[in-house]
Amino acid sequence: MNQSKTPPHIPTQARTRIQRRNHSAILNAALDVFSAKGFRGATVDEIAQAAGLSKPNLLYYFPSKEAIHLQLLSGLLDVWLAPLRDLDPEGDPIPEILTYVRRKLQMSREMPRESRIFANEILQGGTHLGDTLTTALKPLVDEKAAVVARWRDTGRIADVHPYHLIFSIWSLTQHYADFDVQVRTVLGDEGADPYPEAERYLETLFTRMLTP
Amino acid sequence: MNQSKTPPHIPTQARTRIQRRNHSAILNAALDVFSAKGFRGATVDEIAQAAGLSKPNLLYYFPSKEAIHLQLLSGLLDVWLAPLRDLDPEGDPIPEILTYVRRKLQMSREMPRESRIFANEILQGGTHLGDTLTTALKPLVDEKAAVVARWRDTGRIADVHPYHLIFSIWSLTQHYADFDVQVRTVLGDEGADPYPEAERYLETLFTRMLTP
DNA sequence: GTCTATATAGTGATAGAC
DNA sequence: GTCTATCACTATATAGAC
Repeated sequence: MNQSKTPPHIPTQARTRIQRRNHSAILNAALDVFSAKGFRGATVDEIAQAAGLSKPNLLYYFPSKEAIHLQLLSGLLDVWLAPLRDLDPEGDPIPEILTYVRRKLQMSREMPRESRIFANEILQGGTHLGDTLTTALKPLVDEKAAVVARWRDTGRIADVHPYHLIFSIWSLTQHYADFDVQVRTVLGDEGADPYPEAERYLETLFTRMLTP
Repeated sequence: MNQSKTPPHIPTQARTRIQRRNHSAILNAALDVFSAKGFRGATVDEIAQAAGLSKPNLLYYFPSKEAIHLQLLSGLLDVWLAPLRDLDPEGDPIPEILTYVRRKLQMSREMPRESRIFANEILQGGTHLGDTLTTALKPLVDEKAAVVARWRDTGRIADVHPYHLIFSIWSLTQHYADFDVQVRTVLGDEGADPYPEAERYLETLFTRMLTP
C-alpha cells in the first residue's frame, strides 16, 4: 500500500528476516560509532563497515545518516527512562530512590554507549532531539518530582529539592559511563572495575542525604 | 633567532599588539565553537569568522585546526584544576571541601564553555589530551585524595571513598554546565537561573555526607 | 538487494598577489 | 599580514548495472 513506488527505506517493520537482521545490525553499529565519535565525527562508511554492509547498501535501508541517528535516539529513549518511570509512589521512599540509583548505575555499566550518545546530544544543545525533551522527558520528571515532593512534605525523607535530587542521580550515575576514561585513568589500572565502589559510595551518599 | 625562516606561527609570545589581539581573538572564538560543536563539528571557517578573520589569515597564526584545539586545552587545564589545587590540607575539612564545591559550581556558571570543551574531549576518549590525564590530572588527584583520606582516618569527616568523593564533586557541579539544556528544559523557563538552588542543594548534600 | 562508479558539496590547508 | 583563488581530500548521497 505504501511501498514499491517510493524507494523502500523500510517503513516501520522490515519484511524479510534478512532485512530485519540488517536493519538492527545497522542500528547497533551506529550506536557504536555515534557514541564513540559523536554525530559529526561518525561517518556512514564506518557504520556500514561495522554493520558488515557497503555504504550504498546501508543507504538502501536508511535514507540518510541523520535518519539513523534519529531512529536510534528515539528508540533508546524509552529504555533510558524506564528506571525513572518505574519509581513507585506507593513504595518505601528511601529504598525506592536507592533502587532507582542502583538501576541507573547498572545502566551506565551495561549500556555506556547509550549513555554517551545522549550525553553527546545534550552537550551539543540537543538539536537532534527536537522537542523530545519537553514532550517526553519533562512531563515524566515533573510527575516523579511531585512524588518526591510528597514524600518530603510528609516527612518520609529529609528536606531536599526534588528536581535537583533527580539531576544529581543522573549526573552521578552517568558520570561513570560518560567520563569512563577519566575515572579509569585517575583510579589507575589496578582497581580495574570502579562500579562496586561507586555503588557503595552512592548508596551511602543518598542514604545520608535522604534520611530524615 | 627562531623566526623569519620557518613560517611564523607565533612561537610563544606574539610580537605586535595586533598579533596578540588576533591570537587571543582566535582562541576565544575557538573556545566558542569547539565547546558548542566538538572538535569534528567545528570548522576552521566558522572559527575564523567568529574571530573576525579570514580562514587563511587564521591559518597564518596557527598551523592547523588541531594546533588551536591543543593550545586551547592545555592553556585551560591550569585554570580548570586551580580549585582542586587550592584545597588546603591545613584547613578545616568540611568548609574546605564545601569551598571546593562552591568554586567548581561557580566555574560551571561562569565558564560553561570550558566545562563543555573538556566534557566533549573526555567523552570521546580524551585522544587530544594525550597523556595529560596521567601526567597532570592523576598526580594532583592522588595528592588531594590522600588529604581527604587523612581527614577521614582522623575522624574529622565521615567515612567516604576519597576518589569517588572527588568524582562526585566533578560530576555534580559540571552537570549544570554540560547538560545545561536539559536542566533548563526540565526546570521550565520560569525558574530562569538554576544555580542558586543548585548551590543550596549541593551544600546540603555534602554537609550531610561528610559530617561525622 | 547489493554492488561499482560517480555526482556534489564541504573542509583543511596552501599559493601567490598585494 | 592579509586577501582571493584554488588544491587535495573526505564524505554524503545517488545512478545504474547485475
